[in-house]
Amino acid sequence: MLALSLLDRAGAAGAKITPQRKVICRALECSGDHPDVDQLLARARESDPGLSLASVYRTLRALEDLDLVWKHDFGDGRARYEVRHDDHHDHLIDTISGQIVEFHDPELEALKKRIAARLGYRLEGHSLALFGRPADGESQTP
Amino acid sequence: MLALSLLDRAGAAGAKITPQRKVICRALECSGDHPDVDQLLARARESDPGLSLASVYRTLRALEDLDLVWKHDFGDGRARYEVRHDDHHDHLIDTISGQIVEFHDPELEALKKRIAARLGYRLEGHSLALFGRPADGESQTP
DNA sequence: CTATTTGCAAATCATTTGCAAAAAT
DNA sequence: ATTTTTGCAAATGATTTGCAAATAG
Repeated sequence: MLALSLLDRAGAAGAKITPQRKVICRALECSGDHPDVDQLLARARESDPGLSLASVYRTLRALEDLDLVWKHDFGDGRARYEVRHDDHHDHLIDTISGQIVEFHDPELEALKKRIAARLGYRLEGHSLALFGRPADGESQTP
Repeated sequence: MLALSLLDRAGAAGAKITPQRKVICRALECSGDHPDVDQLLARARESDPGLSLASVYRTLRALEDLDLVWKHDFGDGRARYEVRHDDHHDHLIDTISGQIVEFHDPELEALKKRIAARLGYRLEGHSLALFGRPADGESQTP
């Protein structure tokens, strides 16, 4: 019972529970990847074909404002979304396949804070994306 | 004589030298900050009032393709540009003032490569921006 | 009941592009 | 002379918004 659903957390934060929000939240939670708005709309429309693009945008914005989802920019034009969990991670984008690899590195976390502090700042957030190609002998044909 | 101008480097790379490119390159080189396209257009128009927005976009794109300028995304909608020098640095965005602080951290550079390697990738690039507010007792009134 | 949310279509904003004229090599 | 670049204006693509009808609390 530790994990409240995205919808429940939004409700607890005061958001009204609508059928479209239910569907959008569920679609995002069921996404193992980092869908963009169109992908999310398509997935949510499997449950509610009448769902509008505007509602997806508005819902995602609301969830982002509540700090319940992360909005990412991975370099291509569109925003990508992901449910925000306690565990923090960053992303590496495979420039060959477009695949996104998540990783967590405590050393990196500490270093970011230390750098900000050195500059006289308190770290509030960051955006980090690594871009790389599979090293020889790994996943792709070289 | 070690430092070729942006324009010279573009010319050396085969780009045609036009008056508008001269003005755009000079404007970017004289910018101590990280101007967006509109700012750059405004600055360049001080020298050439007839300069078009499209030429600024096209020139920046060409310079970026030649790896002569960096294109940054600092979270607001627009792209920011900066002449690319040998020294590498990342950015911290002051969330209070919007000021951008540049920094370089060798430990961070090494760590990024190490993380990519651990995941089986060769690092090709990265985008990193830290967001923070001035720590108490520093630059701003708390 | 009253404030919020929805779908639609039109509006925005940054960026790109087609085209004919102008200019660089 | 040939190819590239320019300015303009129209096109694009992602995201936002005005509005009247629908709906959650």
